[in-house]
This record gives sequence, structure tokens and C-alpha cells, in this order.
Amino acid sequence: MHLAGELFAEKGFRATTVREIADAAGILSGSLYHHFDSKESIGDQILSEFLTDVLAGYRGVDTDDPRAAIEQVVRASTATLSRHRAALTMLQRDWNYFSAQPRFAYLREAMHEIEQVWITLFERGKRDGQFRSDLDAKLTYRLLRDVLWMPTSWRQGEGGWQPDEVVDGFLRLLFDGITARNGSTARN
Amino acid sequence: MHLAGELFAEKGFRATTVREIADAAGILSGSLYHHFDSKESIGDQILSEFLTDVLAGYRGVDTDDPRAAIEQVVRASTATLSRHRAALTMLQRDWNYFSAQPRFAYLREAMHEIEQVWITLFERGKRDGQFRSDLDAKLTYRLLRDVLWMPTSWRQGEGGWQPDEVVDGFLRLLFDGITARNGSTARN
Amino acid sequence: MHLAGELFAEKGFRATTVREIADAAGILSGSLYHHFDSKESIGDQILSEFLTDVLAGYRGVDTDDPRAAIEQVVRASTATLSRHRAALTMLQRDWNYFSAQPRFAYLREAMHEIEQVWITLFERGKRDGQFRSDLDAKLTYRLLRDVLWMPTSWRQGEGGWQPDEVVDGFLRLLFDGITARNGSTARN
Amino acid sequence: MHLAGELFAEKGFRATTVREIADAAGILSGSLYHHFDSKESIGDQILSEFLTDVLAGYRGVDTDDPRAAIEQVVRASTATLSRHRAALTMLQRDWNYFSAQPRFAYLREAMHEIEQVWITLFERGKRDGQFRSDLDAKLTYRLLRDVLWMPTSWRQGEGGWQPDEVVDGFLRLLFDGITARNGSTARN
DNA sequence: TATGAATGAGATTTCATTCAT
DNA sequence: CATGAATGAAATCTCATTCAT
Repeated sequence: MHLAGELFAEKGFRATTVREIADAAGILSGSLYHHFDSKESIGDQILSEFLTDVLAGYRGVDTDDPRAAIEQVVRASTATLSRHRAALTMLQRDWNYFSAQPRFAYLREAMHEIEQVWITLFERGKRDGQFRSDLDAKLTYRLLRDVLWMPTSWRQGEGGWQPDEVVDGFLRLLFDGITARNGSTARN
Repeated sequence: MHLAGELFAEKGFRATTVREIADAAGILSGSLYHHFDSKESIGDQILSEFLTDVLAGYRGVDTDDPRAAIEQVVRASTATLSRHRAALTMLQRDWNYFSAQPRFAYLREAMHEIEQVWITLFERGKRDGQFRSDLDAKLTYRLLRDVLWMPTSWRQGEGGWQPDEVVDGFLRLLFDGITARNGSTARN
Repeated sequence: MHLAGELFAEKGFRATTVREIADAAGILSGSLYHHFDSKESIGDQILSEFLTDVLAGYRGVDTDDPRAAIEQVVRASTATLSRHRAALTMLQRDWNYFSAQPRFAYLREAMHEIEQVWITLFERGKRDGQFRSDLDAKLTYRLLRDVLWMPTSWRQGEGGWQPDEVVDGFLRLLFDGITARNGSTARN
Repeated sequence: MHLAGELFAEKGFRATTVREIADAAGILSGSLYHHFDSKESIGDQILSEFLTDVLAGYRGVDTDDPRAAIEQVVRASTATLSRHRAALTMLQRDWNYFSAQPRFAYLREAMHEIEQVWITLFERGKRDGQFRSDLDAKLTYRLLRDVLWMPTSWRQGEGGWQPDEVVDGFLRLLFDGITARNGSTARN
């Protein structure tokens, strides 16, 4: 349910009451239970759809060039993430709560698969000589994920940036950093 | 209260019950109220100490060189943030909850002051020719803050990185990106 | 409805939900209301059919000899009860619930009629000298009814007894007790 | 809690609400949870105390003579049962509900131990020649238990019998039946 | 200061029943 | 007749907070 996701994103999963969801849907709280088994099954549905979508994006990479692959992953991620903004916020905010439950074991599995994709790309780029040889693949992934996966709410509206601007700015920063230089390599 | 902060960091502010805090302290829940007015006053105390400390770090910058200043700010932030991991998690997770309350108005003010410091540094670096002239100062700040302010739990232990390694990796990424190049400009 | 009765017997009237009955019938819960006015009307139908049947058995006694009459009543009761196991369990388990409602006033009336039959037989047997003169008719009836009316689930299958074996065992116990004696007076 | 047991006995475990218990105790429903973890833990406490007491009575038999032992068991049972009238009714009424839960596994175990005591006594009496040799020990136990364990509510007040009268009537019935005879063997 | 019983508001969930289609 | 969405009352339970001792 889309409405529920918005509320979970805005107020947090625990802090959002079933009654608030029902109110937003224009029905009584008890009536929600015709559509869902429990509050947690709503969260389950939102999160599992989200991760299925994210993984599909990662698996759709169709190039062997690490730099190009990273660009594809970033653009795919960003698109997916903005489509599932609510789910992403839920995941960030209540990761400890969700990931501790057996029902949500797939969260850890999906995150692990995602990490592997990034690390593999970094390592390949280092062997190719395309990336700095002293790059710590795992550390870099962790730092990146923090940016890419940050609740994207501020990326729309508030700052007035278009999604593409944010992605371009991010890729530029990722490949080249902020230092001025002759002949930048970013942005094909 | 330090114990309370740890619990808030682990389970979230809302999800942590007063009884859990009291249990951790080895007293009964009712007895907590001899030490604190309310659960929110515990949160208030933790968060305000945290932000006071962060701002002190930002105000301690003692150089006019943007690049050096950014390094100082990053190192100071990282140190402060790792000292207040609990507070940081609380802020991230329940930002909407806290920032909506008049009692926590200082949160927005502090965040605004921090943003101004970064933007000023970026703009000065662009004028100096030290940073790329097409850098979007505000966007870059937002992207950076996401990394710097991410709950840092993963940065210790799990990956086995020392704090300095994380900071260095971050600065290197920030200044130079991941692309290989002759004559890196990063430190050490 | 037979399905409903089985469920009431298995889980109790209160604990059985309308949806469970509908599920067992292969329809949706709302559709049940095309067949019945309410959950209680299902209970009403089951219980009234049961008691009608029981009373018919009691009224069918066609001998004046108390001992023979008791045998007839016991055999008739046992047969009826095993045909209405579900109803019997409902009556036992939720007697307080049903008997407090005006709709189910006939329950008390039927039970009273049954008690009168037994007491009359005992008193007649005492006058005849067939039964012990110190027999407390009412107390004996109460003790007996407890056995006869016990939910008979254990009497089938589990122990492997045939219905006749149970009845014979009961009658033998009733007439002679457990003590060994020369020349038993029990049947077969 | 004694009050809760009375209500459970009167209305059934499921049908008794936590609020009714709290009302009876003169507190609010939420306040009950200072004393008990859950409604079921109240039931647990009541039932386990009851069965502990019953088993103690059975284990206290101090004679090898089957007839005397049965009398001891009956008298002990009756005393215990009347002390735990509420628990007994709960057990009868909601046996299916309780015994299906892992938490209440001890119920089945206790009932099994009790059954063994009776069967052993009957078998010994048959070998001694004291009881009828054609007595079905298990069937007789089941019939007896139905009487002894029937909710004893009616045994007080309504009929006006003293507990001893009921026990004596029961024992007389058990040993000798209802048939008139020269020289009864009942009642030492 | 600590205890522990109690409060009272509110959360999630259940369920018999209704009704437009 | 059946569906399935919705109702609304009520049930169990949680939890921050208070207060007499």
C-alpha cells in the first residue's frame, strides 16, 4: 500500500499507527485487516518489492567495463530508489528493527548481494588500471552506499535539483573528486 | 545518561522504553524520574550536548585555506561523531520526530549553521581556483553530509578499519575521486 | 449445519469464528448470512434439535419396571448423545453462556424434565425394594448425569471401546459397583 | 489470582475479559499487567497450582490395600477439587484450548500420571480378588473421572449436600451400585 | 532516593455483522 | 445466492508517568 509507505517514511514504522494509515485511506482501522494480515506484513510487502526492484537493476548491468558498469548501477539505483523513496527511508530508519526479525531475513541477503556487485567492480577496475590501485574496495563501497542510499527526500523539491543533476554531481565527485584539474575525466 | 544513549542508538528513541533504560541502570522505571523529568528530557540532554560539541569543532577551524579547512572540519566532525554515535543515530532516525517539536528547535538552527560553514568553504575554494568552478556547493555539501553523518557503527569493528583510515579514505575520495591518475593530489 | 457443530465441538462455541465455519463450508463469511440469521441462531438450531431428540428418547420408555426403564433410558441417551456429540459439548462448555439468554430458556426446561424422569424412576425402585432404600435420588441422578453427559469424545477410538461396551460397563457399575460378589446381578 | 479463577470458572477462560478481572479487583485493566505477563499466564498459574496440589494428594496414598487406597484417593481428590473448583472448571471447559498449547504441556502429563494411579489400583484389586475380575480398568477409570472431575459447582449450595455426603454417596455407588442387597459392603 | 502499584491513554488486532454489486 | 469491502465495538496489551510509602 502506497499510502502506508508514505507514512512510514515520514514518521517511522513504529511511530506510524495503524489508525493513521486507515485514516489516510479513508477507512476504519479494523478494515485494514481485510487487505493485510498485520502491520508488519504491510512493511514486508513494501520492503520486499523494493529490494526485488533494486536487485533487478543491479542484475541488468550489461557491460564489462567497470567505469561504465558503475555508471549504469548508479543510474539504475537512483531511478529505483526514487521510485521507492518510502521503502528506502524505512530501511534506513528502522534497519535494526527489521533486520533482527526472521521474517525480514531477506534484507540482509539482498544487502550482501549488492555489496558484492560493487566490490567486484572496484576490484576489476583496479586490475585494469582504471581505478587507483590503493583503493579500498569495501571501504569505498560503504562510503558510497551511504550517499546513494541516503533517504532521498531532500533530493526533490527542497534543493530544486533534478534527479539527473544529482546523479551527475555524484558521479563527477566519485570519479574526480572536488579538486580542480586540467582536462577533467568526468561526464563522458 | 550514557546508558540511555546506547539504547537509543541500538533500538531507536521511540522503540526504547523507559523500563529498558531503568533495567540497564539497575533501578526501577519509576525511579528514573528522580533523575529526569521525562523521556524526552533525556533525549534533549543527549542531543544538545552532541550539537554543542559538533559546533565547537566547526568553530575551531583556524586556517583560511579552504582545502586545509575542509580537512580540519572533516577530522573534527569524525572525532566528534564517533564520540556521540548514539546521538547521531537518534538524530538520523528520528529527525522528523524531534525537529517538529519546539523544544528541539535548536536542532534546525545548528544544522543550518553547519551547512553555512561548508558552503562558504566551497565557494571560497572555487574563487581561489582550488576547486572545480562548476561545483554545486549546496549539492556537494548535501552529498558529503550524508557520508559524514551516517551512523558510524559499521566503521568500527566490522570492517576492521581504524578511524584514521576511514577519514583518509574519505578525504582522498573527496579530493580526487576513484579514477587513476599520474601524481595523486591526496595527502600522504 | 453439521460443519458448524463439529467446529463448535472441537473449539467451543465462543472460540469458533464465523469465518472458520464459512471456510469449512467453502464460502465466504458474509455468505453464511444468507443461510442463518446469526451465529447464535446456528447454535440455537443445533441445540434445540439435540434436546428434542433427547426428550423423545426419554419419552419412549415403555416399561413400568424401574430397572428396565433405567436401562432403556441409558441406552437411548447414549445413542442420542453420540449422534449429537457436538451439541453435547456445546451444552457442557457454554452452559452458563447459553442458559443465561432468554432465547435458550428451553434448555433449562428440558434439563428439568430429564431430571424428573430419573428421580421418579429411582423413587419407584426404592418403593419396590429393587433399589437401596437409602439411595439419595437427586444426588444419584446428578452423579450419573455427569457420566452419561460427559463429552463422549474419549469413548470412541482412543480407548478402542465399542459403544455397547461402554454402556454395558456403565450399567454394570451402576447396578453392582466394582466389588466382587457371588452371583452378579448385572446383565449378560 | 483468586478473583480471576472465579471468573474463568463462571464464564469460561476465553469469554472472561481482562477488563472484567480488573474490575473485580478494583483496578484498571492495564494495571493487571503489573502482576501478570498476560491473560494466559494467569491461567497457567491457576492450573499449575491446581495440578500440583492434585498430584500431591495422589502421591500421599499410604496403604497397599486397593479398596482403602481408592477411598483415600477419592477423599483426597474431592478435598483438593473443592479447594480448586475454579481451576477444575477451567480445565474441563477449555481443555481443548489449553492442552493444545506447548505452554500447557504439563496438563497432559499430569492427567496421564493420574490415570496410571487408578489403573494400577484397579488391576491390583482384580488380582487380589477384591474387585470383579471382568472389570475394565481403563474404562472404569474414565467413567469415574467423569464424575469425580465434573465441575463441582452444583455440589455446594444448590442441592444442599455437604461434601462428605457427596463423597459417601459416590463411594457407595462405586463399590456397590444401586441394587438392593442383603448386607451391603460399603461404608466401613 | 528508591520502590512498586496504579493510572490512563492509546496501540494492534479480532470478529460478528452489513450491504452494494 | 455469493462476493468482498467495510463497519464498529471490543479485546489484549504497552508504556510514560505519578505517587504514597
